[in-house]
Amino acid sequence: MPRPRSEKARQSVLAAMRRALAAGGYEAVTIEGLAAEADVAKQTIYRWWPSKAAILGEALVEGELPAPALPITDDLTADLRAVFSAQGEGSGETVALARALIVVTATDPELGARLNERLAAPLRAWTAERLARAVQAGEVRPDVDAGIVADQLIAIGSYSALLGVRMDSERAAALSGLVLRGIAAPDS
Amino acid sequence: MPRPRSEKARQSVLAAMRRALAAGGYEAVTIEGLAAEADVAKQTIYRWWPSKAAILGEALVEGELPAPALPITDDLTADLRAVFSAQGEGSGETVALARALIVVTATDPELGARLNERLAAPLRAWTAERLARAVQAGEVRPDVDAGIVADQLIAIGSYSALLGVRMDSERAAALSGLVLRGIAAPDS
Amino acid sequence: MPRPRSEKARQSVLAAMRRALAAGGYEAVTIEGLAAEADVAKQTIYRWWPSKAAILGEALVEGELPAPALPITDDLTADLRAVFSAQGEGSGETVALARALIVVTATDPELGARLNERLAAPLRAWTAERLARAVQAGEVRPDVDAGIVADQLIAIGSYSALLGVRMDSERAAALSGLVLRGIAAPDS
Amino acid sequence: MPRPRSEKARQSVLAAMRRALAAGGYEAVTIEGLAAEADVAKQTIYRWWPSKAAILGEALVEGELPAPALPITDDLTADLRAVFSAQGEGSGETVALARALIVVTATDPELGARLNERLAAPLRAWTAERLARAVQAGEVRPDVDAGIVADQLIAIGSYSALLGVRMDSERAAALSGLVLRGIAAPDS
DNA sequence: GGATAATCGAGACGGTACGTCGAGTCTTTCC
DNA sequence: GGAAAGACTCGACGTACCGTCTCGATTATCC
Repeated sequence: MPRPRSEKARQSVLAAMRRALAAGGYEAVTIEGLAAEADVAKQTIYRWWPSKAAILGEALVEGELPAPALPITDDLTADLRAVFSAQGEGSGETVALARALIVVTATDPELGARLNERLAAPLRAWTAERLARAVQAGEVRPDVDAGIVADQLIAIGSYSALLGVRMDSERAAALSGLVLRGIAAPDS
Repeated sequence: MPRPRSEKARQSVLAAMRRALAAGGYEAVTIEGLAAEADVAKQTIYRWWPSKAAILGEALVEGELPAPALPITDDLTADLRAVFSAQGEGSGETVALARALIVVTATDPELGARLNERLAAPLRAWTAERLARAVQAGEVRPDVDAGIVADQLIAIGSYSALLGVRMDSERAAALSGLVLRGIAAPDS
Repeated sequence: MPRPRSEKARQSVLAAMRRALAAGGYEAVTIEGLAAEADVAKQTIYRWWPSKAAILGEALVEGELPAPALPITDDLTADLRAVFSAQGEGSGETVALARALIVVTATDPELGARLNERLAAPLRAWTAERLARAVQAGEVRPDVDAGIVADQLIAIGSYSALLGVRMDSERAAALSGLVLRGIAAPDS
Repeated sequence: MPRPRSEKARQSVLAAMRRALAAGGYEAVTIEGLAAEADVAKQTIYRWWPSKAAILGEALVEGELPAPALPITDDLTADLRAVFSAQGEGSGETVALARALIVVTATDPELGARLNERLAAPLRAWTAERLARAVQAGEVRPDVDAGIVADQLIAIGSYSALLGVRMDSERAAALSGLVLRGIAAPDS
């Protein structure tokens, strides 16, 4: 019976959040600025989101995070390098989103954990799948915990992104080497 | 010729920052609250620090961060596990400082990078020294880049702390295994 | 379309201004104190008034300045004395308002002039009317400029008030004599 | 034995006060600004003057207030007009001093009264002397109170200055007429 | 095809903190 | 002991956002 929620307003707010993040970082985002930028009343924001972090969460999940290439070929080494390299890319907007995610995690661990899990899922799935294949090929020792390895990949990527360390091919190669030897089957 | 800066006021502000961080997190710290808590005039803070982050930086560097044990024994495996385990400890105040550091790094990468470097220095030094010894003992391949390894250790520790993942002995063992195999000499 | 201005807040601020003036004088009035006293947010004051002086102006104009008696009887001498005497009265609050007006006038001549004109209007009207009547009765020379006479009355009253000179009946009589003789018709 | 007060500093402060008044009005004068402008330490000001008003007082009294012409000729009418006209003149600095005096009087009546008396003294003396002469010449009624007349002159002058009313010859003539008729001997 | 009920824009409201300015005091060194 | 320098505490300034609260002015259904 009543008027339904405006999808247009919702999208407008999320877009404004992404733009604002890229422009000045999470801390510089204000609800007031968002409302103005999205051409939406403040109340409309407060009606639908409990906090700035919640808007960020929705923007992150909904955002067309450009799904970095997670290739599965026959070449384990090349695949690993590709993953590391992918983490070094990303537009300014993507980097801003990543940093915002970190701030939110440090501020609200609960929400942060949920978002991290949600966003890391593809990489986790890739790791599990790729490792299973490599085990079958005898390239990787069978007792390796894919979860731990995925954590390692994510941790290194996040840390590099946070500090703004550029992921050049040399660094990607070095890291791949470490990881590969860490998981390699003893007799390969 | 003029009255010199009050060391007492300076220490008082840094202490107030540490207490405030432990109490409510970096975002909840306000200059006004700091001034009240430190029993110091706001102007005195603005006179000597350009930003909240700068105060945090000084507090971090000056703070007696309780220097986690970084042992160098004959047992490389044990040493590595000890380092991982140490990162899982830390009082609430230490965790608060770590989280604040992350927020600052995401907000002001330049300052963040400087602080990270400063704080990570002991671990970096330990890594270099321990690896050199291990190389000499033939336990570790000689072409391993100690810097990369240190980054790996720090990244895993930071990421775990950020997400509040507790570093139990099982996890410490798994991680140590990965790292050790990554750096082990081929013929050892 | 938006929420309309709160008349209650407005009145509350003006009342607080009047109380504050009586309590400590114009210079001692602070916006912050006003806000606290009126139980109103500072921003609400800044939203509607450009300066402390503007609030004073509104308080003066709106205030029920108790409209001193300005009698018109058949006795010109008595009427004049009544006007002088009236200026010597006034509660502490009225005196405070008058002093504040003077400070504002010295500080912001433009606003001061407008306020003075506004507040002096009744006395000016009275002077014009009373003089016209007296001219018709042949008591006052027809070429007297009522504006100048009104200025004279106001000037003497203001100066006395400023210096805190009490307007006793003796002084009122002496002043009335001077003024009366100044305007009297030659043949009366 | 002790170092004597620096006359140079004293003069420097008074000069700075006069300049500051002319530049921005009494309210805009700050001790800090005075100190900087006079190239003097703040403490030096606080050591010798109890308040901003006190500095103003010293500046006013010491200042070479250019002593408006107060002529005594045989022509009473002309003399009066000259006095009124003189009040309309004055450099910007003089006007600023006059306004500052008014603000101080409204703020600190005690000090204000003393300063007013001090500064009005010449005009008061002139009035007494000129009136005495006129009484002897039979131009002025002998029962006129010179004090009241002087008050009238001062009041009109102050009020005009405060409101920024220009004292043109027409206005001077009208006022002179009023005053003259107010004091004129009945049979002249 | 109206009634109606929640949504929307707009923005005023009471608050908290911001970063700055000036007041008046204190401390240091130089003269 | 006076004076320059400037750090100190304190309190007010005017601004920015916070989250809440009215206000019409739209829209969808549902009768």
